[in-house]
Amino acid sequence: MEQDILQLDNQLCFRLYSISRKMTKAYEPLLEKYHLTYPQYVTMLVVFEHEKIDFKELADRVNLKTATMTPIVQKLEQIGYVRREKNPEDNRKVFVTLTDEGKSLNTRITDVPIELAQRLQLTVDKYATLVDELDELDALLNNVLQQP
Amino acid sequence: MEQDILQLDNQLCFRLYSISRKMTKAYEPLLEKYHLTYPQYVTMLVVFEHEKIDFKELADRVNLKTATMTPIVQKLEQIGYVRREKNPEDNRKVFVTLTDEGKSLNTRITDVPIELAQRLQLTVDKYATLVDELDELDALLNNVLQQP
DNA sequence: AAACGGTTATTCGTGTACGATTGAATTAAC
DNA sequence: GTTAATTCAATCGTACACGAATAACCGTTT
Repeated sequence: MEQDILQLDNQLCFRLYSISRKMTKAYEPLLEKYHLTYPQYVTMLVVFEHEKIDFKELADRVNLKTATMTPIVQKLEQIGYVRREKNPEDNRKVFVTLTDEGKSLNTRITDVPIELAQRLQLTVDKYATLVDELDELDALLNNVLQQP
Repeated sequence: MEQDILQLDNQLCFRLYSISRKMTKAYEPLLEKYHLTYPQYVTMLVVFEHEKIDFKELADRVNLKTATMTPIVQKLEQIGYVRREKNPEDNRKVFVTLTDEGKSLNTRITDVPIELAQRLQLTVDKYATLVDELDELDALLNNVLQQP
């Protein structure tokens, strides 16, 4: 009886852990032609929304530590989608901006979420429900993570 | 209009990506006293269910490639929770079994999911709903991943 | 029995992911 | 106006995560 709570099949966390990786894997073939990984793709989505964004703010938005974001942005710069420039008003800070190549990507890459939605065959209704439920879970998790 | 589908806030995948990591982080302080990481914890949950399990079957059950599972099981062996032994009937295969220390862990570690549920404050109803919906999404994802 | 095709666990290379530390730069305190 | 505390991005060490390659092994076919 008591052991049931240790059954893998009963674990919400494992579903999230597993599904998250499957989702990343589902994006992989679609992102291939843009030479992007999923974390790099998500980072680009945030850069698209800003045109010029603080490196720190970018990391916060993607919920990654700067230690993780540093190599991601460096790779995106190497590919040619973004530029890193020092903030003249505060030499500790770094701006991230789109290159022309990055702006071009912005218009072209819309096919990725469209194609994935097509493949996933999730109804608009279920999609919305899941988003809402996950947002509630996210709020609860933020409470848990607040206190040590 | 068309750009809305690139908005991070509209992405189901990003919620899963982000929440999955937060969930792992929420487990961290609870697993600390057992010297386990979250992937190691999940692996132990499967070993608990079997007493003796094929290495390959273990990796499949946790949805990890053997290349990922190898160092995880090696670490668990080093800690002292499991033993790796060759299958005498097939020298390519490896069995994973619980040590006495591992069996002791099985009875003690039930406090982890209990304490997390306590902290999360998710109602039984919402928990069940989320599990069902995630299982549906999982099935759809399996279809997507089947075809290249 | 030698060769072949398939399976298995490991190794390797690349890319996250993060805590801790570092070094540079800004701000606050006195 | 120097010291102290804080902030920032990068670096380091550890731990996943996986594709590809590898080496050992198995069953089968010739």
